[in-house]
Amino acid sequence: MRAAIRIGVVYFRHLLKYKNNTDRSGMAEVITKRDQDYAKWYNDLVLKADLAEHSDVRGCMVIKPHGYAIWEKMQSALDAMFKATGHVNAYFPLFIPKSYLAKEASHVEGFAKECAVVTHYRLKSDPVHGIIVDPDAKLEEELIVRPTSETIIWNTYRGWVKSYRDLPLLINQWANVVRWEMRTRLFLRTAEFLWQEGHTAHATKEEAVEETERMLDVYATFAEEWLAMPVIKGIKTASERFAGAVDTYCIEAMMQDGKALQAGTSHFLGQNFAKAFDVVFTTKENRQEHVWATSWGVSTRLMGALIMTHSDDNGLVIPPKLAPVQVVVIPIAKNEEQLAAIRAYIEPVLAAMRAKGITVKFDDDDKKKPGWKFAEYELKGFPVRIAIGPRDMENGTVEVARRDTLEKQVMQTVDLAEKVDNLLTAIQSNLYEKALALRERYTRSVDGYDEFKVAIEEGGFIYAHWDGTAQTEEKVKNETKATIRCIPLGGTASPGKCMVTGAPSARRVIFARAY
RNA sequence: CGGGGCGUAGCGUAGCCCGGUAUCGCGCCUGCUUUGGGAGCAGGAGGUCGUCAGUUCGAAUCUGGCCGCCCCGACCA
Repeated sequence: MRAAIRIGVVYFRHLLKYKNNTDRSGMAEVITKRDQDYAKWYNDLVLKADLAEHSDVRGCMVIKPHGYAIWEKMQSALDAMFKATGHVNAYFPLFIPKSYLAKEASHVEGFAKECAVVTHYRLKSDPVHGIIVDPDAKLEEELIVRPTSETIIWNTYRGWVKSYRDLPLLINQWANVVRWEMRTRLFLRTAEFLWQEGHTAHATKEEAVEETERMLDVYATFAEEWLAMPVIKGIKTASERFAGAVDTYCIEAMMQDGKALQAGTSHFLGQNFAKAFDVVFTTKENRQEHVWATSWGVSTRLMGALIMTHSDDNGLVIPPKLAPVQVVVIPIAKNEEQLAAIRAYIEPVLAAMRAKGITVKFDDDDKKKPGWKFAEYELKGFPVRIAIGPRDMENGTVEVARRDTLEKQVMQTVDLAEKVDNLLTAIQSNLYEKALALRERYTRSVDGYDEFKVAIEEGGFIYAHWDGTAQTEEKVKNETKATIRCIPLGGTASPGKCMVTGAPSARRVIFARAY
């Protein structure tokens, strides 16, 4: 990988597929090829597809309109799914008193190293430095910028929960959080990120576990049906568990480079936070009991997952269900009259598409040329492009190009809305199938540790037996950089022997190198 | 926090070793011709060379400090 970086960037133009004689080295919009340097490809793509850029604040990004529009689609789909499962939204403060964070021992231990802390509340002008933090404005108790909200929320829930009649409490919040990461990557790991965090309180352990699993299912369904990204549901090992949780469930996805990405987590928190914050309720039988808790979240990291699951060397590929605009229509006109004719020609089709709920953009911007638009929309991942020129008007046709396969075909305008609707559905499922095929191609079972070491170099998911100890997990991580992504749920558990120690193992777990 | 790389116009860069105020491409502006895969020609605008100090008649170039960013690792969603 390092060698690849030193080779430098070999510029490419996807147009070379069609015109192979032009020197494109001077073109502005270029991205590195995946097989040349995957990390650089990812970075180029985020920037060139106009999804986000680095801000002047280290580790923080600016999410640009195109990227934010995709995030908004994710939000609205997820939000509807949360509401459908009985949850409501609320909002809790950005700042958390330091003392709250300290109340749950393993929680604070997990987050302490990456907290931003507010110590003062005022600035003042200074003859030498212009403006300084006013030393007289020191906060009595420092405030932590939330890295997650369990503590402030559970402190609040104490006042809300008195009786079994107040339960369950099913609340979600959309928010930003800050984790002072040492190393950041656009969308995948930023110091500030956007997410949702659900926090629920239940009367019984069974109910809380059920909730934890229900939300994991919601995430899995969202990932597969909207992101078109196959995921594996599983449980984290103790070392990968959320700080403060009894059990952490996750969905794991495989990126095109064979690395794993945790795409969502759902935690069964037991009574840990209820005990730390003294959240007690009276049962039907008039007993005082601590409530049972869950929390679950997905973040703007899903943007990274989306990019690395579907996109190619030509740019972004967005599944139709998450595309801000599903169909872009590009007129090819020599003059104003021709443009007007095209507009009249296609208007009924646009109306029919919109009536079907398809989002369409008719790009009649005459300051950009058709060829430029083709390349631009391809780079930005619009699922379907329709081009219309004089020839089409003569023939009653349009040219339809699909982003996922780059195939173009001429279609009659008759029933075009219907055909495009079907095409969008086909693209959505094709993307899922392609991603699933990739995952299957790079998934295998191994039994011996030597065999494992070879396999892990080739990437992908490796199913292997593990003796259940943290020591073995640690050893594998140190020697191969692979971690246990999860203990998969469901399927049949066939016992065996740990590939490292030979000790008995109840079932295979998934090892991979991960983001 | 370690290792590597880099800061020159909006973007990407040349120049640096061998000091003489800056190269080229893209983009931008104007005009004409163009428009079915990032158009062509002509003209034009745009730079305190990251920052501070030093050496020098003279610094993008040499010396030292500082700041910032990117990539790789440790940590993590």
